[in-house]
Amino acid sequence: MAVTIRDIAERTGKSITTVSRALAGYDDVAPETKVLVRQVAVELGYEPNLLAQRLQKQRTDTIGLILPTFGPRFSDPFFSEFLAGVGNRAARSGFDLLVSTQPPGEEEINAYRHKVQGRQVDGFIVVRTRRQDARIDYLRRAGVPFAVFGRADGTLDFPFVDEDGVLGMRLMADHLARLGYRRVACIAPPAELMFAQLRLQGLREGLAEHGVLLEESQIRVSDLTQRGGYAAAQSLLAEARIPDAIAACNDLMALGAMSAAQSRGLVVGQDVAITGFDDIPMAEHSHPPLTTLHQPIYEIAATLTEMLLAIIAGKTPEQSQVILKPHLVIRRSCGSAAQPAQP
Amino acid sequence: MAVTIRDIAERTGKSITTVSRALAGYDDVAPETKVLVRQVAVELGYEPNLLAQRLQKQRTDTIGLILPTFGPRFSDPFFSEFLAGVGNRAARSGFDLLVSTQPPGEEEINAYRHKVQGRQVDGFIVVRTRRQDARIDYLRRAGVPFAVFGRADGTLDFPFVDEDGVLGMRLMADHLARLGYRRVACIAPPAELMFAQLRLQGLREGLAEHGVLLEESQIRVSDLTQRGGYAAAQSLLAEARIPDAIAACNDLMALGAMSAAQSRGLVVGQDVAITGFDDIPMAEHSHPPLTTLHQPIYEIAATLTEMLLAIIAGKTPEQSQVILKPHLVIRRSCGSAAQPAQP
DNA sequence: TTGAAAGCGCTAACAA
DNA sequence: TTGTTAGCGCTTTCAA
Repeated sequence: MAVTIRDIAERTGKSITTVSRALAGYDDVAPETKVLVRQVAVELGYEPNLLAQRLQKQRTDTIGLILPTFGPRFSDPFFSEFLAGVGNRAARSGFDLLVSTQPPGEEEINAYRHKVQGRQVDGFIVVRTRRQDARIDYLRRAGVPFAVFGRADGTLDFPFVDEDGVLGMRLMADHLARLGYRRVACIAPPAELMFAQLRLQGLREGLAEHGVLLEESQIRVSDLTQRGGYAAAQSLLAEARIPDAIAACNDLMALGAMSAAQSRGLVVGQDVAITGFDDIPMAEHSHPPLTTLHQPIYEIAATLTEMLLAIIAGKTPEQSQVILKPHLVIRRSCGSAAQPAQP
Repeated sequence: MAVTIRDIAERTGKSITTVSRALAGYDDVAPETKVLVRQVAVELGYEPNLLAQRLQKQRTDTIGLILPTFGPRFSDPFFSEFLAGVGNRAARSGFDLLVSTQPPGEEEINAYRHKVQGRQVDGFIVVRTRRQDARIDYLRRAGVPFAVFGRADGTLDFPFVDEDGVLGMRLMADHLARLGYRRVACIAPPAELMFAQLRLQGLREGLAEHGVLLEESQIRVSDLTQRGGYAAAQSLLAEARIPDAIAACNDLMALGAMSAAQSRGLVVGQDVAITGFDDIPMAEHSHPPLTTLHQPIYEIAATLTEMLLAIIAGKTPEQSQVILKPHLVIRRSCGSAAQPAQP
């Protein structure tokens, strides 16, 4: 069976305490003992039983990430990159990453509770915030360390990283308006998502500065997927007067919208401009390439993890409330780079 | 602090043994005791300490998934869907999912070793097999339960699910050849990946049946990303005589290849056919939509997890070596649905 | 039907 | 510098 500290103790003729301390690197152990113990440990192929270690230390060295998924299946390039960012940063500090998926709702909070009370994690990374976010309320109340990607309504007394969605969409609106687009539509995420709120506001304000009104009738709510973006765009394009630009609130929906426009025989970037938000790898390789706002997902994930790790360690994170400025990536789907603007 | 079994014992006046058994549902506990204990447990908000439970039971109720990533960052829709499949199926049986990312190599096996010896997981799901797969060798030798997505060279004495890559690419080759394509190129994954081998073989054989030779000079090896597919296609299309069809071995590379063709002013499906493999959601919404081979990733992941769970439980899985037949999804990138074939 | 006691593998006060 | 001892929170013989 597995090698334990006790085996090393027997083999070296020392006590398990001494072995434990030698392995942990305490300096109240004779150097030669330390060497001996370590050598035997290697010989025997010893690996500490983390379960036992954690039970004793009352820490789990694990961080939790519960992905809010709408359907049972999901395929979001955003999350895979985010995951890598969290996982790699965590691993660098010897932390494990416990991942699960759970649709928003009652069960979701139970999943958090369960992991907290079952002492499976030391803290959480929370993603895709809702305006009223029960996860944040719960974690705050329970005193569990956590760091959040996104903000929420109410008091911002928790550590977070967020992109400046208002600014981002203002930049986009400005760009679109300068190109001459006047009849602008929007494919927005469900209103309960915090970033829906912010991005929509940014778009509205940005257009307003150019005297352009974002009409309510030109807003379609969709579920962040290509399929959803496709349906939303179809609905927009089935109207008598179609928009001359569609600003989608994420890339996946924008890509779906492009597909819808093309299925109707429209040339994207010429008959209709379409823009996204996120700059996923696909944005660069779509046809035409997608004008969008870049977010450094991997870095955001790593930063959040670093914050969380600091909090778990009882330290104050160097930075605990970060708002990043997304930058505009102009490609061809808005018609600017290749063709002259549509008046 | 956290509520323990001891608190319940004190509150009910019973011993911790009795409480433990009442909670576990043993039937050598008086019904009224059972009721009382459970009621108090709920009142106090008791949740078992999984660490303690697991240490005692010598099981972790956790399965491990180490994603082989090439760069530090990765964004693969394939993995996010796979992850959801594993996570959901695992959760349904009360299992946790421990995820990490690790580029193939020395460190990778250490990561496996570490999790096994540290008793962090009861078994692994292994993805994206290599022809000589050190992970499989290790797990087999160590006697750790595991289930694999993909096959490997050598003895297939382990449980796996795989798609029939040979058949898949034969179908594709057949389709392409029937459409009249004769100068077919291929964007292949690194040769050490098992599926590269199989898919390439399928393409070669399928074309051969129509008397078409897949020339070595028409094969480009790439890294499974859009960017890689883009570069590979650029190289293919920079030749004096360009291929009339490019079969990429996955969708991401196919999408990158489409982008490359389009950047050179070629019309995909007309000037050049491009096909993929996987049928990721994006395949349906690209422009033109991508002809590809469908794989039910989510179901594969769930099936694999089920197998693994059975093995961990000491049972024999109902099915332990599954080879699925991918089916051809004909869209427009090969020029068949919309335009007449190119002679 | 219940409880005392041992122990899962480890750490850490405390004493020697 | 080392060892004894007492847990971390739980399950499970074994005896009552």
